[in-house]
Amino acid sequence: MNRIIIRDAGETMDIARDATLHQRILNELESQIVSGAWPPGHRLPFEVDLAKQYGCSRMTVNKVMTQLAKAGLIERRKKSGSFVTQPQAQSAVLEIHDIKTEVASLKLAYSYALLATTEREADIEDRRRLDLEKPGPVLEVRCMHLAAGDPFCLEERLINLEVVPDARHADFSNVAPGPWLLERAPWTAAQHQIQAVGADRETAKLLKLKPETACLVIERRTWNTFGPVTHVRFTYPGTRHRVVADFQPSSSQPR
Amino acid sequence: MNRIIIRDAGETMDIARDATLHQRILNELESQIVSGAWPPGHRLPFEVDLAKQYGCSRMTVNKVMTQLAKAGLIERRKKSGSFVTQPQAQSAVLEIHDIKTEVASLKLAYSYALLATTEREADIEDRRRLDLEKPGPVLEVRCMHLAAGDPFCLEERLINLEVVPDARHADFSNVAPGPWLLERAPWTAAQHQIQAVGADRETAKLLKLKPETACLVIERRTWNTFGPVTHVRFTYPGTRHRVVADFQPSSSQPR
DNA sequence: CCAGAAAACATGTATATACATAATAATTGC
DNA sequence: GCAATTATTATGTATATACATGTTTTCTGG
Repeated sequence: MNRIIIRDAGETMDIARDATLHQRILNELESQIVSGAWPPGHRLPFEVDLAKQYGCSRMTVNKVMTQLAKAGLIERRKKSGSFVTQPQAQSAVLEIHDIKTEVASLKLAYSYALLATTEREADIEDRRRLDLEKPGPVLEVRCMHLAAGDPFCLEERLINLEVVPDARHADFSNVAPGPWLLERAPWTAAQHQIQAVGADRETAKLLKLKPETACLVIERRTWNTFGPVTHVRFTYPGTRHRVVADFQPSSSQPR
Repeated sequence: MNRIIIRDAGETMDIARDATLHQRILNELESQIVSGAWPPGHRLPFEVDLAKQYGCSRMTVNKVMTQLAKAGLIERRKKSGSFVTQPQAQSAVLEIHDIKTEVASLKLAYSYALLATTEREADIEDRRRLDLEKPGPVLEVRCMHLAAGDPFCLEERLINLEVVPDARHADFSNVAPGPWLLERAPWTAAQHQIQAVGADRETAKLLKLKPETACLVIERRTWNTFGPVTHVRFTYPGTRHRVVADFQPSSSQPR
């Protein structure tokens, strides 16, 4: 698991400046994928072509591709070439979200309800949540995810309209903001926070719990190259939910 | 983050059997490190020597070493050689534990108190917790971690005495079982589970909370090559604690 | 004896090359 | 016309080689 998040433009450029060729190729390919310029299923240029493009040998490109494949960003097929993999970064960290899938895996009927959307200038609290340095327009979305008709999870989300202006005119009454954002603004870095809190009156009412019931709160902030994208807080009734993460130290073959 | 845990001996051997030379070297070096045969600080053989030993070129060994370094298992210094890194796998997943360090980072005085140890034959519940297939002797340890004299975290641990027989005679009144185990039985795979629960009467009393207060419960199971090592449940007063995980999708430079 | 230069050393990165392997495309034989 | 064979293509793994880059050790000269 990585720990370093590079957000500062200056630093990013520093890294690019005196990077090795290997790093440079890696960065450029990765950003094509992660930005969505090369969507899932897209075939990357062949190794020999990339080698020609960068003026290096195939071995150098090959090593980069091997690394990308190991990281799960691309899939390689002999004779055919290398392809961007389907499941975007999402879901790799802590294997949750999208919630629809989570509910489906429990073999329950999924439904979704929009509670409210509010557009406003970011206040102090919004800026803290989104990691915004300056004020700017944000969109707040509150919605519920339901399983078999019962409350499953409360979602409270802030979207940075400076990075995702289209969200202003999006219709979240039928599609949840998570999937919507994933299509339009894939993220390159994320930070998760998990805590246990007692449900406040309003949350308890929405989730049909007694006040003070223990809830699992998962918060996620995401960034792309243009800045903070969104901050989301999922509140789950604690007793019914778990976050699971398997782990092997290494180096050894993933997937 | 990896998701595949290899515990089954048969499968492990399958992998070793028709592995490439690269994989074989990787596995063997890794097991030396992870088993503790090469403790932190130990200098690995030089690349040229390993190349000679495996009858391959330095490049092949070099690639393996690069991978180990990227995974954080070794640290490489020019001219000096490559060394096993200090912080064993632990702490890489979700950056918590050891708790002593966690408390120290809050600039609070750390202390530790043993509550009870019990040796018994594993019952159904123990076997579920430890992922044991057959019954066998286990050691249960209950203890508390304190920060500035206040309860910080309750630890409830099961140790598989078949894999760690020495634990039977260990003295946990001054050293916590976590650090003790880490020295003697480093793990190769782990599984984490996080949930929010309301404190039961006993837990509440120990942590000096009102019953039903939301608590963050982190459970971890660990295995080494001989089987399940330990299952531990940490209960933190929820409001004061968070699990944080940063993330970048790739392939890009860690550390 | 010790500071500073030079040599030796181990790793870091990249190249060119070779052959293996798997999948597709083209060719052949009937 | 179609199955079976062969050729082509792209990746997979490994080798030998070269030079760069920091460290440490050794060798100087004062």
